[in-house]
Amino acid sequence: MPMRRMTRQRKAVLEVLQSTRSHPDAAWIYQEVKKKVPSISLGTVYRTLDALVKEGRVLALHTGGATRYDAFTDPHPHLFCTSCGAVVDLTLELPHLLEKAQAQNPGVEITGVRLTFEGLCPRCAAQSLAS
Amino acid sequence: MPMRRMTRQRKAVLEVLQSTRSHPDAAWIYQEVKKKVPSISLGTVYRTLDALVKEGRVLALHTGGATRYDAFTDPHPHLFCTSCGAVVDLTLELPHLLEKAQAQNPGVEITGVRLTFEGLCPRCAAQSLAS
DNA sequence: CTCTGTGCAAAAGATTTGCAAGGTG
DNA sequence: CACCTTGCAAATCTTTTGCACAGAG
Repeated sequence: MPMRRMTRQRKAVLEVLQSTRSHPDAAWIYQEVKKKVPSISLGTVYRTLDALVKEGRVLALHTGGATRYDAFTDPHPHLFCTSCGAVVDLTLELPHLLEKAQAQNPGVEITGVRLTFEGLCPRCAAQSLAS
Repeated sequence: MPMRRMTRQRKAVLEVLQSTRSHPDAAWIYQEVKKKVPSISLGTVYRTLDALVKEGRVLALHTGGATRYDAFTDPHPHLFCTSCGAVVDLTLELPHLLEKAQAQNPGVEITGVRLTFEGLCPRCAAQSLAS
């Protein structure tokens, strides 16, 4: 069920998502979008996010808590901070992981990769050094 | 709050988890464990799984639906089947991803890696060829 | 005009938690 | 016997959904 009409709501969700690199969840996006479209409902935010994910314009990150969304879709690794819950982008040349995995696992059909690290984000890492 | 006492419940949960490679969720584990310990409650299953994860004896996999658990903890990639929801183990030599990511991202402190692929599991891939 | 998208509120699903009773070390 | 662990049920949190109305094309 991809969305076919460019509504005010949909444009606002996309803009909010493209304006941040904080990988927000639906509740945060909802609060932000309300500043532009006060009448929007949380249900619409969820429906819009689902549609954007299905269209491939947004990535859904499953962290264990609420799903977080990322409008930057070229493959790049993430770090989930085990201390504060932040999700931060990492830099790493991915050595053709998808192709290698496909070659070494005949029988399956791989369409996407997700590389995720766990640890401490810059802020929490600095704090843990200080203490 | 790691568990300190080896109760009947805890032993049963661990055994069920170690007896399968299907990466089950809490509800499935609950049904299986009830065969051995009929009085166990779902809440206890969750508490036990939490404790096992914190001890590092079990891995929690966040798929978007219910959390799935894996008692095989040496790092290996997973494939999430986008068609049937199965989680299957893949084979792939991980080229020191953690070390490389740590080297290229000073400031963060990386403690774990998670490599996940999306696509079709062997069964669903075969079906899609047939049709 | 038509049919998709929205708002609202209720529902569904997964996981957590308070409390009194039970069982391990 | 102390105190961790359990069972139960209620609570919480996140996400989904039914329905009547609104609005984009």
